[in-house]
Amino acid sequence: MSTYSDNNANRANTSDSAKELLDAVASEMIDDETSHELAGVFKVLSDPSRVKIIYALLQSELCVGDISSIVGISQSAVSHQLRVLRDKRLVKSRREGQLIHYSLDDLHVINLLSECLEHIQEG
Amino acid sequence: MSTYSDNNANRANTSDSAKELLDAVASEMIDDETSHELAGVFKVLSDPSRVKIIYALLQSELCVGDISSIVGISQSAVSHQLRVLRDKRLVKSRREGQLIHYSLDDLHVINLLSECLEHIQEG
DNA sequence: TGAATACATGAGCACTTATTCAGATAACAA
DNA sequence: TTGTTATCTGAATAAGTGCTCATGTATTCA
Repeated sequence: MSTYSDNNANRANTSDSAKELLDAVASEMIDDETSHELAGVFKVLSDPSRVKIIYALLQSELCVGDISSIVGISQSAVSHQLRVLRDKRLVKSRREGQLIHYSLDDLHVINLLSECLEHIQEG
Repeated sequence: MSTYSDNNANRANTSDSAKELLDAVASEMIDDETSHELAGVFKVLSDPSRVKIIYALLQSELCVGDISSIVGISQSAVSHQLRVLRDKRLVKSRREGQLIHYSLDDLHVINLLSECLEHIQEG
């Protein structure tokens, strides 16, 4: 992929004020790492099954079998998704005999979910 | 895929209180449509290029060429992503001669972005 | 020990997606 | 008109994703 300075050559609006605007916006731009991290957080929330899992755990600590029955996907699928959520430190687990109880480990996600829920409910 | 009631059969914890908890959580559960809509919004934000585009437009209305140079991806790639954002009503366009200026059309997204940014910056 | 239960995991597959490439469309300028 | 610039679009492709299926692991109980 071409670099920023390369692309800067084939710009559209060539007036001086427009160049200044371009430079101003570019100087405030987030870097690759930040945009990747931001996208990464949103990606975890971009699947209906994971949204349901998080929404369920928002109400109570739950074991895998319960999550499976509540969310309506197979136990294996739940396990796979829980691993994704665990890797991203969104949920934590606690063993109790044969059962492994999962709960939310990141309360920021709650804000994101509720904010998005408001957005949707407004239409 | 099996239904909720099907899955309810192979539950783990069989005590009465646990069943009540399960029913309680299940009754508060979001439906398929809502979880899909929530995931859909997050999915739009789950790509670094789109995050950068939105972040750039957050500072100023911009034409496609400028977005391309600022974000650092090809003009064609920008066009494709802008269509995604247009379809989801996150950005709007305004033609001015040969240039097409894009700007944010959904201010809720700003809250989601800043909330997520706070989350990341805390570490 | 052996069976049953709860959960995790790897392979495979269908499906999605972000990009590139080539070409089309639209506005403008000569 | 012809050529140039800005943007869009469809096809192709490589990479990613969510699920199922089969199997493995860990704990409990008889």
